[in-house]
Amino acid sequence: MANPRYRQIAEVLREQIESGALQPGRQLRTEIELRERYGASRNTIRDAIKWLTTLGLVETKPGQGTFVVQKIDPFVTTLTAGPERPGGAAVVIPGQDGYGEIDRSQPVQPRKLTYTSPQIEIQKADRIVAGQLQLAEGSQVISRHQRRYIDGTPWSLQTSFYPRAFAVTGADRLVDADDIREGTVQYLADTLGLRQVGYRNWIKVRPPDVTEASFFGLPQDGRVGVFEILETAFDQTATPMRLTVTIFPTDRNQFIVNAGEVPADQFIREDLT
Amino acid sequence: MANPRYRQIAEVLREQIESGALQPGRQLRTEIELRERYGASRNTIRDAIKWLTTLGLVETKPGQGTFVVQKIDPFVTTLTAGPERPGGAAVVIPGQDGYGEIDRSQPVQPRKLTYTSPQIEIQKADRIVAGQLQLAEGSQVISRHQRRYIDGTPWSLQTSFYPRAFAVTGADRLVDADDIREGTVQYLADTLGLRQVGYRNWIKVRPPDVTEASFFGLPQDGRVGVFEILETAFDQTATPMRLTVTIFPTDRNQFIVNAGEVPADQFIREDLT
DNA sequence: GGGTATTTGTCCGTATGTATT
DNA sequence: AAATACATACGGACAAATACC
Repeated sequence: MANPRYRQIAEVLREQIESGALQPGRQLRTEIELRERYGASRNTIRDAIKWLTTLGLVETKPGQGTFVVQKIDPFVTTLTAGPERPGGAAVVIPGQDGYGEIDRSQPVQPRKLTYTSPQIEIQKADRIVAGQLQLAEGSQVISRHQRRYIDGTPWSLQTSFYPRAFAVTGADRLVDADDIREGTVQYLADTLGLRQVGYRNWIKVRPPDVTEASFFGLPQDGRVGVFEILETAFDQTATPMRLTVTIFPTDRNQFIVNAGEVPADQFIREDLT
Repeated sequence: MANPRYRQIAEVLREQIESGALQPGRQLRTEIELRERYGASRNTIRDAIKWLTTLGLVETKPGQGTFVVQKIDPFVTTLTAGPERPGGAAVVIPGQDGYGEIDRSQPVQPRKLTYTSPQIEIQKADRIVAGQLQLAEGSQVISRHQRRYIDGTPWSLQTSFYPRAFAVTGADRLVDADDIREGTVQYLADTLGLRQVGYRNWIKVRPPDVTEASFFGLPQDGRVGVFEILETAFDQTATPMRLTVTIFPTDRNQFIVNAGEVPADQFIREDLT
């Protein structure tokens, strides 16, 4: 069985999709119809469709049918936007699939960033947090967690960690469940004299956990991964002052990293932080 | 059927794996044994195992059995290492899962980067290449493609594009199927006076195509994605001089991006470019 | 190299449950 | 309430890959 039946059928359907004969959003024939058309059992048809779903080409909806997936207009975030930039993402430009096929005929819609008010916890630092903040494992840290949306659609989950000491030596608003409107970078400079002079981003991709999959509306089967970005910020004494962990789904996010002298990106519209 | 049978069975197995009762690399019971143990049909057992596969917890090998996956010691690449840095990755530090659990008791093994000699083609620029190099679509470009390995295991696929004109105005070694030992950055500076003053990386994640899956040994079902990194390099006149597209599997690669002043990473061992 | 046992992969048919329209 | 479409579950048969003697 060099090429199993279900793969052959999937291949035919794949070509129809990629050739454009089946437009994104369009419904496929039902499993029963496909069974008759290809003379295979319904289970084999289902294997073919299941294969296409793992390839990310179609999605099935109980009671409705099977549909060609819509490509998502991606969010593009610049990770290098000056050392004083607040944690997390800096600039978001409208998607356009990242390949410069910008439609300049009509003005680009600015996107609207919203977020929940921070959820504050005092936690014991686990190995990861402790390692990045150069604290002893088990030290107390302040955790500030937010869910962030762009134009109402879930965009990212962000958690920032600070040494617990910060809140008892002058920066007590870190433990308030309110936004720090001037930005935590500015606030820590004002209260503790900590200037953020640089940061390091550590980028990895992994399958989402249950919370993440449900927040982002990802398929439960872990087919779509998430970026996990650890941003460690350093003060003027080269000591880590903050760790921010941000989660982005890979299916709707891209990142830009600039080094040296790079011409400004024409499409950048708005600083959303 | 709030919680289908196969998910319940998968859940039990998942707990055994994550609790450590089933060590990585260990073999699970055979489908027949599991069928008897859980009183389900073999197909239901198979559904449970398939679920664990999409979660990335186990892998099946025909004729052998089902095994708990081994975590791969990741490669970590720094994307920001000075404007003159040659295309692609700059520095690779040994894995340690990226969370600072470095074992300092024994010296870290330096890793060995090898690569195939470049495969040269003259191509017409597609929309993507033309857009990044600011050429007309269909212009001729030089394509230099390499497969790269670390310690013998497939690490990345890299293709660099240059305007065809470069090879007829002095940089003719660009079309030789030989390494340019001093590096193409240096070579283009020497021959054409083009100084690389900066570059922009565009990072996205997508499912691998067939070529990539087979080169990296990824499962054919697209469960493991690949990073696609477009690096556009600019010369002293802010004109794009090179586009390098590099593909890395997400299951064994992580990236670091530095901005501003960041303390040197203690674990960095070797510049592999 | 060949043969055999073991294990997963493919394919079929059927029945019933659940979600949506 | 009824019809439609996908989801789950069972049981059976044979194929293909691997390991071992």
